[in-house]
Amino acid sequence: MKVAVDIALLTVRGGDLELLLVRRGIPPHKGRWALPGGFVLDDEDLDAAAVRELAEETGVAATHLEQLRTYGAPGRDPRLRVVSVAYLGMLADLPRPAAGTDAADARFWPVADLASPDGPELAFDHAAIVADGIARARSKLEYTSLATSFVDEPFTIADLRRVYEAVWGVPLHPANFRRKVLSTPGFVVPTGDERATGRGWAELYRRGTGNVLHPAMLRSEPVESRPAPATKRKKGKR
Amino acid sequence: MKVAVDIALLTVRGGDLELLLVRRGIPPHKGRWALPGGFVLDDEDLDAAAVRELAEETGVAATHLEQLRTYGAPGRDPRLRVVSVAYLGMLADLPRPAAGTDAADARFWPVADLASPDGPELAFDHAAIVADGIARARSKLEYTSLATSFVDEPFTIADLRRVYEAVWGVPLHPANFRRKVLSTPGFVVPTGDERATGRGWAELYRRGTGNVLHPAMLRSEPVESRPAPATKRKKGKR
DNA sequence: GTAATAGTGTCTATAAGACAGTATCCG
DNA sequence: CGGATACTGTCTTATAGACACTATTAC
Repeated sequence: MKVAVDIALLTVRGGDLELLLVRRGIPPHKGRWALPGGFVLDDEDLDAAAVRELAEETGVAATHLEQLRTYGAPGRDPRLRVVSVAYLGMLADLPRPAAGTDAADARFWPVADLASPDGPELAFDHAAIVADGIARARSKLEYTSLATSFVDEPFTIADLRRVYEAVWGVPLHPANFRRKVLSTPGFVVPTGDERATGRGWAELYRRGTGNVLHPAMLRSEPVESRPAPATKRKKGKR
Repeated sequence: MKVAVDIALLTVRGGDLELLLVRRGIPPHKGRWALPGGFVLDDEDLDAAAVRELAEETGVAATHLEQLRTYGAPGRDPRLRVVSVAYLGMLADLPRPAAGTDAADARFWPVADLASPDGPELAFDHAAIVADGIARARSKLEYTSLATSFVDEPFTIADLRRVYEAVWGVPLHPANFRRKVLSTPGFVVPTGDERATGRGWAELYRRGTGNVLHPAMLRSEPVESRPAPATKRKKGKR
């Protein structure tokens, strides 16, 4: 029974949530797209293995990797029994990844394309891992300051809002988002500088010290159905 | 490299949060208390291994087991490299566990005793697993209906409140708790029956269909420090 | 009777959603 | 100029926390 790590690395580029995939250069599933990953060395910690495999296969230096879940169904790898510890990573937009030793190619895919027929066909059970990872990322945006991991410092409130909009896939109200972020202690800290943003000047911020948001950032649409929202909308959304 | 499962099973008894531990009957750490668990069989799913090991070592039939985290630091087991997938379980108060094949003894320990000097000394890195499991349980009470897994059906609102109070270790306001639970769709469903509770009659409920609570059940004390609550208390607490 | 619990109703402070409005820049 | 963005202020609504009150039962 062998132990492996797989890394689902997400980034936000051009308003879309994207996932880092490598094309497998060796069997099984040669030529298919898969999460970067590989076997854990005998005297290597799991976290270290994730960092090493990600760097080896894509050249990406991870900053925020966290354990997602462990996948160990018999038969998930046709060669032998492999139990894989999946990691979830978040990065700001970064330079083009370089294909490494075991990967014939490496690139980011918009997660919206993964479900489409012309999207990549994922190897092993990686589609399930990706789905769990995206769900985790969406959930963690609500109650942690994880979103700041997706942007380079310093950033504007609008930069941060675009992260939420890309990951959640919904438009957010700029004014209310701003008020919410600035009223949440420890989320962001102002730098005092400003940046020209095309139209006007926007204040710049850095990541705050807090990891847990209180109260949580709410998704406009509740996850579960509410009985009767009773929100009167006089007009449609802008 | 071998793969194992460990199970942190929590229950609420007598107003206290308790954890199921077994006394190890074989080396290493023979005689110490540890989480029930063991090696995964070659053709066995991880979830199935957790259920099997828990039943074998303690006689407890698990109903709600979920993956907690995977622990794989080199040297965590002195014999050989073991990567252990930890599971978290929640059960209503249940009959006394029976010691099984590999465990000399099995019993519940109040989690408050685990930190005290006269508490059990845990084997391997199980203290860290237990800490992570308790933190996860406390967190999941906030935004899921997990608390209903700790009580037998049918239950009263006060039964459910005592679960929160035991797991969080804080007293909750009975009237506000009741209003919150009943106004959260899918949390509990009334049976129409009542039960004598020593003082008066209390309405009975069953688990609802919802898994996610919207909005979340809030811990009275925010996890992170707030800047200045600015709540004017005209008088002291009653 | 007192003490404790179940349950209802109400007041207040807070926060979210909606939206108006100003300032600034690009073209 | 129009259009887009940054930012402020305000109104409405929903809800959490606090608390008063009634009803019932054990002692």
